[in-house]
Amino acid sequence: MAEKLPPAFYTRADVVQVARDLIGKYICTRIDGILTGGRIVETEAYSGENDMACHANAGKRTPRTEIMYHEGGVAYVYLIYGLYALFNVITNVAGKADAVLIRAIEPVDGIPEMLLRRQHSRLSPKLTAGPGVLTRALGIQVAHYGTALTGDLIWLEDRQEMPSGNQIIASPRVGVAYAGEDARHPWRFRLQGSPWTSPAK
DNA sequence: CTAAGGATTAACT
DNA sequence: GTTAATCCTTAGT
Repeated sequence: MAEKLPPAFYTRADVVQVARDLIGKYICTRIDGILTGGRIVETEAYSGENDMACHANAGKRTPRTEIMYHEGGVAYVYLIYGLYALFNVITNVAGKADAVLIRAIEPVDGIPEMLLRRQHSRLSPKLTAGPGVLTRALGIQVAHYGTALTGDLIWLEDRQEMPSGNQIIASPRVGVAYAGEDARHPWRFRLQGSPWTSPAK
């Protein structure tokens, strides 16, 4: 039932399509030997060098963005505001700096461990709704920068149980007002009606 | 070498 | 609804 997404899923040229396809897929980690995971309900696409909101815009190549030029199927994890690790999936072929940011998941596997990591006592959307908190629940850290998503530490799965009747909503991305024209692209995708999406409006 | 600022969150009022 | 926390990356000197 549950199959890891193959390399060909990530190497496709249309990052916006990949971001849309990731809604309803599962992200899992086995960190410290403990399986945790959930269903992806919110993503954003960042489209390489021509996207002002992308870290690698205008071909910017730095130690941090270097992994974005890798062939699709590896993790780009970076720290924001000195506090939170944000997890991105690198897509497209080598040399194209496309990425999909995972913004929210619905907790499914290893919920007790995720509650522990987040210091929550009860299951609620706050556990994994938001790009900086879902990584904490899953145990993803900046040290996982560059991890191959075909391995056994962090991976994505298709459980072929995308709920029918749920639509995917496209809207402008969050927190990228500085990106000018590019801020208007409807490259944020959410599962309609899901209580597990991020609080950002 | 130094300084400014960020793809956010949690704890407030 | 508002605001402080917090530190790495980047760009400029």
